[in-house]
Amino acid sequence: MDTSTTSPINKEKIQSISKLFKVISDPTRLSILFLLQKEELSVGSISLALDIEQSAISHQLRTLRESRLVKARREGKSMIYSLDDLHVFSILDQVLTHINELEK
Amino acid sequence: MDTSTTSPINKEKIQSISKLFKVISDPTRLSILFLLQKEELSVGSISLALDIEQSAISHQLRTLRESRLVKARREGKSMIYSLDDLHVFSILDQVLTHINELEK
DNA sequence: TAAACATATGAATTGAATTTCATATGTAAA
DNA sequence: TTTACATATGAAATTCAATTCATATGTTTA
Repeated sequence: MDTSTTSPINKEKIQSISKLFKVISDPTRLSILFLLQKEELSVGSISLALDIEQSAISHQLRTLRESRLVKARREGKSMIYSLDDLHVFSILDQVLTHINELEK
Repeated sequence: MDTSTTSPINKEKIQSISKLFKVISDPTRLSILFLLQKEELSVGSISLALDIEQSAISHQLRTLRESRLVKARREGKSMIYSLDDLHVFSILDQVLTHINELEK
């Protein structure tokens, strides 16, 4: 239990953690992740659902892909995105719990 | 189980999550949190330990205080900072696990 | 194979967050 | 009660990330 936080934290670990949190701290990227939790979606559908420009979505999807949080496959003219990392949601789940407690 | 993420996510929730992640995504703030996990420390000691300017540390401590992640008390000329939210570490712990798994 | 559609991408723009610098505030000691 | 010490703070400078804009790339259909 608690093996990770008791071991000394070095700079590389800090950087990795920081990197992951940065990725999931942007509202647009978070929204995309929550959308994809329900179903896989094309870039256009995401853009439409969130009312954010196609280009902005595409840029953010790239970031999410590079962090291996989502993956893509082509389907005709469209690119279909889906979650590639379900573990993130156990983290998001904890954060939601955390936030709910703060709000009490 | 999984009560939070299955319920629909609204914009305010996204904002709250985003906000918390932003706070704990900065390397300096993360380092401070990990330092304080071991022991409470004065501003000067933190500055020394991390080799970051006193003023920068002070600014970041303010951010952490405003998010109620740390608290402070005066002791003579010094301000002693300590963790105010242990829940964050269960999140950090999960992220470390997550990162370790990605590295495999 | 030209036109239409969907997505990706590079560069410019905009906006926000972090650090630095100078200095103010608060406490203790000489 | 002046000086030294510890921290906080506002503003400027710097750095970094997100969005927009224009256009390129890739795929399908007429």
